[in-house]
This record gives sequence, structure tokens and C-alpha cells, in this order.
Amino acid sequence: MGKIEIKKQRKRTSLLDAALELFTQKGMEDTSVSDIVTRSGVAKGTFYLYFRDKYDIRNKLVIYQSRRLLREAYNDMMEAGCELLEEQLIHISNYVLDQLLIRKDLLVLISKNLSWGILKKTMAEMEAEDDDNDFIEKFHALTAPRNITSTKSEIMLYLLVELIGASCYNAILYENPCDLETLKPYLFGSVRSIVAQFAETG
Amino acid sequence: MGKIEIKKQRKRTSLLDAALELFTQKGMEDTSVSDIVTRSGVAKGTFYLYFRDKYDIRNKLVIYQSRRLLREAYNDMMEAGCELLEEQLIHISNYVLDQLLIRKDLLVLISKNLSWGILKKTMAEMEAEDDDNDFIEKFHALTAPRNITSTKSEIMLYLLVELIGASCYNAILYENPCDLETLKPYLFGSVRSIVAQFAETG
Amino acid sequence: MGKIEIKKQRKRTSLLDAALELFTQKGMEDTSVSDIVTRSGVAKGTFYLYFRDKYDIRNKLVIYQSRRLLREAYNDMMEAGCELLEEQLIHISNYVLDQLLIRKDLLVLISKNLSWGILKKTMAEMEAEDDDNDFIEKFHALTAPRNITSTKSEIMLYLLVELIGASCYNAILYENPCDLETLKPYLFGSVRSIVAQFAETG
Amino acid sequence: MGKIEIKKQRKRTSLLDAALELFTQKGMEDTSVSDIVTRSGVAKGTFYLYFRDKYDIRNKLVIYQSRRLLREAYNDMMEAGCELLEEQLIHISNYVLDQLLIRKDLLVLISKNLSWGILKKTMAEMEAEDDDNDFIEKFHALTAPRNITSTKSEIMLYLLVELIGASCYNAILYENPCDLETLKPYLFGSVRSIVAQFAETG
DNA sequence: AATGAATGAGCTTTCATTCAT
DNA sequence: GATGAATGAAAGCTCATTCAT
Repeated sequence: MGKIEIKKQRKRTSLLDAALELFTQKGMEDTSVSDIVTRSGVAKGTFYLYFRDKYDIRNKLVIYQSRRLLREAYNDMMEAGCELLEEQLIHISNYVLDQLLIRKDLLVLISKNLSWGILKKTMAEMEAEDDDNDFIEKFHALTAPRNITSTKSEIMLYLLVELIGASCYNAILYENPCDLETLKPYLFGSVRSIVAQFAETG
Repeated sequence: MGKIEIKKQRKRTSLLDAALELFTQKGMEDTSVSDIVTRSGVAKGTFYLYFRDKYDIRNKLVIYQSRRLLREAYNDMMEAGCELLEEQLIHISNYVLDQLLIRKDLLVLISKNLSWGILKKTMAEMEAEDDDNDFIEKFHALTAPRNITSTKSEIMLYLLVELIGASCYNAILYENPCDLETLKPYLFGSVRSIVAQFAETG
Repeated sequence: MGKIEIKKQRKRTSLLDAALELFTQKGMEDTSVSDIVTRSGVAKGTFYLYFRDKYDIRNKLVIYQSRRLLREAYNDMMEAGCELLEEQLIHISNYVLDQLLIRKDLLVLISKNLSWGILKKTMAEMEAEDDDNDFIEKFHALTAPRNITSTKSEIMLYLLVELIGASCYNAILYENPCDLETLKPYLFGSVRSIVAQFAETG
Repeated sequence: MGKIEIKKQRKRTSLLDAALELFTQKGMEDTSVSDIVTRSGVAKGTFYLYFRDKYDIRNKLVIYQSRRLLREAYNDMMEAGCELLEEQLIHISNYVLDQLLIRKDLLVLISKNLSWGILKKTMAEMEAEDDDNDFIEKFHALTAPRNITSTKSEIMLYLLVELIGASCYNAILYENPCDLETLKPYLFGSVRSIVAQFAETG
């Protein structure tokens, strides 16, 4: 009954944990299903009871982790009580960046595998499962006071996500062309001017 | 002799061509060294006379292609005779984007594999080989009139490259969140404000 | 109780039905125990309560199906009231061939798996279970009037079964070297002369 | 040059030999490619340089062995100088049966895998490769004097092959329903009457 | 320099079978 | 009796790399 269900969840989690560690340590390429089950301590066949293949577990991992990160960032911003849209977005960005600086493994996993498509899917799923976690609606709620249409709002979000995601990767991992703290002012400056661009014309 | 040298170059080029086609058609993953040599018409062993492994030929390919694209874009901008830094960078960006829209295979190859590290290496190598092609120096020459220090100049370039590179990927390939033409005004607006940010404070 | 007994029989039959469909559709090779239980709607472990393994259920299937076919053919011949041994055997053969033409799945199942050994076992079991179904005795009863010894009778049956079984396989499935109707006259001619051979010398 | 070619032939032959032994000992089912290469003493990958898979090597084996057997039988018959068609066919049959009695491994291999389709392909290939080995033409040459049309000739051959092939299997392997020597008179009697049937009506 | 046959470790995936529930 | 999660051996097959020619 419940016992079996709990054991199954434990197996699943154990596989996800093992995969996360290995993917972030050795990369997707160099991680085999064999590696995952060995670290997880289950049999090879068991993997296939829970996931279709390596790419399936990768996707589930990326979605889960990025969703969690975003939710935390959003909540942190709400607690801080920023008023202005620019400040809200910078707060969220800052939170995410600081987390990724600490958890470089997540940075690698998410950056290399989180496409805009997956992000939208993530947010859609968040909407479906937790009614208090509809991020896209929340985002629109944030942009609404500035009279930004829904279409433009999405393009803006897209530009911001891509700019932040892409630019922090080298800065955090290789401190190239500069370290994260040096980059931040310019990055947030860019965030500010991108928002301004949409808010003005919106 | 020169003849032998020419034959060797032809082999090398033939392998690079084959690899480009295959990588852009089937992706890195699903392309084997066997596939490359078969299409190239040389023996398996020959591959290893020219490249260390699959990743080596991939890197050389990415560097070569992105270097060529950048050089073309730069020359096109010079011919157009833009005066203002913003306009110069937008012109270059526009040229690159239009090319990638046409050659989606290059987009995939470069986006997936061109990191900031490789780009800098590219430009350094350009400097070494062709003295009239030192792109980084040329870039500094472009930014100098606006009193932007070399360090800031590099950070700016970094932000621009990442923003453009990352944001055009989904727009071109999946027209998501919008197609390239729709995105351009916002993208160039962002370019403008990022440059402004550096030029003001510089 | 009877109820439990009925439920068990239903499970068994359900497994046999599923196996028949799958074996004749995809072949023995490509049918797994998993497939069988899935189609049958019972649990994996349940299979092993009723059958030792895949080969066990295959044998039971072949025996059951060929026994049924033979019984039908025999009854049909008796109703038709043929007098002469040759006509009796040809009638039976004809009935079997026509059935196999309609049910090609049975043809494949039986031809590929029904050996002379299994056939004899079949007939022996028929004898054991149903006293009104002892086919081998019935066959001897048919041959007795022609003074064919029991040994020769068996050899004759053997030759007939092998000839008919083997030759109809390609004719029915691939119409090669000719279709069944074209083959029949020659086949029945051969049956007649084989019987004659034994009857003369018997 | 020739050396490499010879080495390749030796590898191929070595694989074929190993496969023959294993297929006839343990059966197709229970023989894996791993088994074959182990016995052959080559690496796993080498197998796939010469054969597409297990079924490919099986077919090549069956065709080669049955072709060889048939050619020997035909030559033996020609040397014996039989005049009458019946005697010629019985001579060939007898030779084949005696060989299969000695080499039971071949019997299993050929019986289980030699379908009428493969046989015809075999004979067609014999025709293509060796101009003095066109068995099908030779067979027609044998039947021609008796005014048997080409179509009927083929049906006759079909019936004979199926009768002999199927009936000797149990007799040789399990002496069931009787041993080969006991069966032969009846079998040859049947051959004679089948031929008579066609010769009469032809 | 060029070849391509040979290698064999390693991959993904399947599946008959067991056994705790 | 019935279940189905778990097992892990073993399958087929690939492929980067080597090396004798």
C-alpha cells in the first residue's frame, strides 16, 4: 500500500539524485545509465521502470530544479517588498545569480539544457499543479502596472532570461570576461534599460 | 613539395566539409568519425592524421565558420560607412542575424558550440594569422572614440554577444516567442541602451 | 469451490488466448511474457502460476489447437460418410487444408511447432482425457479393413502428415510454387498413391 | 594485397565454421553472436564486418551447405548413370538422406531453416555463379524426356522436396515412427508414385 | 602519407524470473 | 491466489582508436 508507494518514491528520488550529481560532475555525455544505477544502488532494469531513457531523466531534472529556483527567487522578492518592476526583476535575477554562484552544478545543468521551450513548459506545469505558483501570471501581474501588453511582456521576459542566463555562465564558471560581482552592475543596468525600453513604448 | 601540401590541404578541407554537413544535419551526437570519413571519401585512419578526435574537428569548424561570419559582417559594416558606435554594432549584428536566418545549420553549430572562450581564441588566432584581421583591436578602435576603457569595452562586447546569440536562437529556429523581424527592434533597442550605458559612464 | 475453480480456468484461458493472438501475430520470438500478461490483463507473476515458461504455453497451445482441428476434420468426414480409406483421408486432409487457408495464423503456429512427437503426444492425451476421442484408435479402425498392419499404418500416417503439412505451408502462405487449389489435385493424387502403396503390400 | 584478402577469407570462414558448430549444437535460439566470436577467436566487432547479424550468417550457412549437398548428390547420380527419371530422383534422394544420416548437424540446420524460398534462391545463385551448376535447368533436363511441363515439373519437385525433407527429419533424429532404412522403401515408393502421377498426366 | 581491418570496451535495452506484500 | 516492483544477466550492436601493411 502506502509502504510500497513510499519505497517507489524513494527509488525514483534516489535515481534523480544520482543523475543530478553525475550530470553536473561529468556532464550528460559522459554519464551512462550504468553510472546512474551504480551510484543509486539499484539494478539496471529498475532505471527503465521509472524513466524512458537518459534524456527523460535529464528533462525531469532540469524542469524540477529550475522551477524550484524560480519559485524561491519569486518568494524572496515578494518578502523583500520591491515596488518598482525594475527592482523586482533585478531582485529575482540577483537571487538566481547568487544561487547559481553557490551551486555551480545547477548552473551547468540548467544553462546547458534549459531552453526557452522547456522554461515555458515548466511554468505551464507550475500553473497546473500548484495554483499559488503560476509564475507566468505573476509575471504579467508585475508588468501590468506599467501598461506593457502581454505580447511585449513575453518578449521582454525572453530577452531578460536569455541575457542573464547566457552572460552569467562564463562569468560564474570562468570569471570571464570578469567575475560575477563585476558583471552585475552592467547586467542590472542592461536589465533596467531593457525594461525601460518596453515600459516607455508600452 | 607544394603538390603534396596542396593534396593534404584538400584532404583536410574535404574532412571539414563533410563534418560540417553531418554535424549540422544530424548533430554532433549522431555523427561518428566513420560517417565523416565515409562522406569525405578517405580512410578511417586518415582522419586521425588531421584531427585529434571528433571534438577537435568540431572546434576547428566552429572557429573557422564564426571567424568567417564575423569578418564578413565587419567588412559589410565598413563598406556601409556607419559613423556612430551604436549603428556600427547594430549593423554588424544585423548582418550576422540575417546570415544565420538563411543558414540555420550554422546557427545550430555555432550557438550550441561557440562559447565566449572559443570566441576570444578565435579572435586571438585571427590576430596571429592575418595582420589585417585583428578583430579585437578593430573593436577597440570602434569603442575608443567614446572613451570606453578596454576592460569595459570587453564586458560590453561580452554582454552584446551573449544577448544576441542567445536570443536569436529560439526566434530564428522556432519563431518563439516571436519571429526574428519582430524581435529585431527590441533587440537593437537593447543593444543601443547597453552601449549607451557604457558610453555614458565611460 | 467451484467458483474459484471457474475463475482459475478463466485466467488460464485468458492467458492462452492472449498467447495465441500474439504468437500468431508477432511470432514466438518477438512475444514476451510481459506482452502476454499485459494483453491478458493479469499480473506478471500470475503467468508462472499456470505455465512453466513461454515454451510451455506454446506447446499447450499447439496441442490444443491441432487436437481441435483434427477432431473437427474427423467429425466432418464421418458425417460425409466416405466409404473408402483413400476418400476418408483425403476428406480429412481437405478439411484441414481449407481451415488452414482461412486461419493462416493457425497454419504458422502449427507448422512451425507441431512435430511428429507432439502430434503423437496429442493423440495419446486425447485418448487419455476423452474416451470418445481416441484418434489413433480411430485411425487404425479406418485402416484395418484394408489389412494394413499397425506399424505400417503408423508409417503411412506419418508420411501423409509430413507431406501435407510441409507442402501446404508455402502454397498457402506464399502461393509458391502454386496456390492451394492448384496443388490439391497433385497432393491428393500423392495421398492416393501412398495409401495404395501400403494397401497393396499390406 | 593477396595476403590481406586471404586473411579476410580465413576470418570469414572461421566465423562460418564456428556458427555452424554452435547452431547445430545448441540451436539458433541459444547461440549468441558473442558465442560465435568467442569460439572463432575474433573480436565482437569483427563479426559485424562480415555479417549483418545472426540471421545473415545463418542464411549464408544454410545456402552454402545445401548447395554443396545438392551438387554432390547430382554428381553422384550422374556418375552412377541412372537412365529413368524415377531412378535418378531416388538416387539423388538416397544420397542426400545418407549424408544427412551421417551429418545430423546438417539435417537440423537445413531442415529447420531451408524453406522452399531459400532453395530456389540457392539454385538461382548456383546458376549465376557457376555456369556448370544450374541445378534447376538440370532438373528440367531430367524431366523433359517424360513430357512434363515446366510448371508441373516445379510442383513435382516441390512435393518431393517437402515429402523427403519433412519425413526424414524424425526418422533420422528420433527413429520415429521408424528408422531411416525402414522408412526408405515406403518413401521411395511414394517418390515413384508421385513421379508416375506427373509423368502420366504430363 | 594513407589505408582499412581489427579491436573490445562499452553502450542501451530487454526480459524471464523471483519474492515480499 | 494474486500481485508487480525489482532484479541483473545477457543480448545486439557501435565506434573511437590502433597498427600492420
